[in-house]
Amino acid sequence: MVQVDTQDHVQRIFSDYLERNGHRKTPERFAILGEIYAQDGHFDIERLYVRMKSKNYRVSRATLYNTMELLLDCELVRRHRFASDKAHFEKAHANRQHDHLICEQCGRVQEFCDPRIQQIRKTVSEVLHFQVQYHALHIHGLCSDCQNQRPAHERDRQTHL
Amino acid sequence: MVQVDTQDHVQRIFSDYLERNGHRKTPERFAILGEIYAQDGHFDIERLYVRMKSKNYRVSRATLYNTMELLLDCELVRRHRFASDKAHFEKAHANRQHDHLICEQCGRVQEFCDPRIQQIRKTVSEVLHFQVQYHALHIHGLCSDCQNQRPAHERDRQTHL
DNA sequence: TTTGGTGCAAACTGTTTGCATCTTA
DNA sequence: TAAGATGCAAACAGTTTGCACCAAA
Repeated sequence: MVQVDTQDHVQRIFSDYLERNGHRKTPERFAILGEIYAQDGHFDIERLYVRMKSKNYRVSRATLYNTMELLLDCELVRRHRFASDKAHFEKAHANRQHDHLICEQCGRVQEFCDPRIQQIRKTVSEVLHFQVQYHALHIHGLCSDCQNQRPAHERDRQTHL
Repeated sequence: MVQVDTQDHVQRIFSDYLERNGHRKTPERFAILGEIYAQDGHFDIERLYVRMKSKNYRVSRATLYNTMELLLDCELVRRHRFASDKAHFEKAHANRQHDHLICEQCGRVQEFCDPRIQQIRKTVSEVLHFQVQYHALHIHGLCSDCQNQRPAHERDRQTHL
């Protein structure tokens, strides 16, 4: 099963990372990673907290925030700040670099890739002598559903949020 | 004087906008706009609040937040969310669309333009049927100063922040 | 057994809201 | 003079921190 393989794989990556950096391997940390990789799409801390609570995990928000820092550091998750005040996260492993279309009407987030962004990064680093680490391209507008004016209640709202 | 011309011009745009939309022309609103256009670079609400207080304007944070909504709506300012939790703003009038390089070390924000971003917007709208309103491309990394490891205290910190 | 990690609650920060007062139209 | 806008302070939401307890190494 692909699902199990991915879980095994990321758990091992995380385990190695913790060991290499002298962090302890706590059950909470692995449970959080497991929960993140068991779901699809974007999430925020509160969502993750509620989901884990409802599954009777004993976790605190503080630990979630702490663990996200570790997962960001070993690149198993990515953090985004779209427009709202809160941070959004997504799985990073086996999930190629991509950018985001954000619908201003329904809040849906859609992923896309365009190779030209790579060329822009290259130019910036060569011409402006800026050492690129990562980028975020957010294109805001109306998704096809919202252009058609379909009333909000007929649609799945915020599939990725 | 260019400075005065710009001020006159944006004040007129704002005045027309307020009138057109049935909003009142209060001295606070024009003072805020004036203060924004009298300074360069990016700013956040707190910075603007402190600056206006120090000039003995009697403004509240609430009015600043309210007025920013109006200025965003008539496109005299743009709002950005880089990585930190707070919003940053910049003048939008007579300031061509551009993107941002954000230094992870010193927090400095540098502007740049690349025509290929326009092509990406076009492709997204044609191929994915997404009606683009605006975009934000943030490239994070190290600015040339920080690559050279110059200690932070030798540099101007956060010139644009 | 030591020290880093945890849960909880309190603190903090940026933003929004409620309300009495003021002021533009 | 009535609807909107204001300043202030309290409320709010997301995140961080302090601390006593717990458990990996």
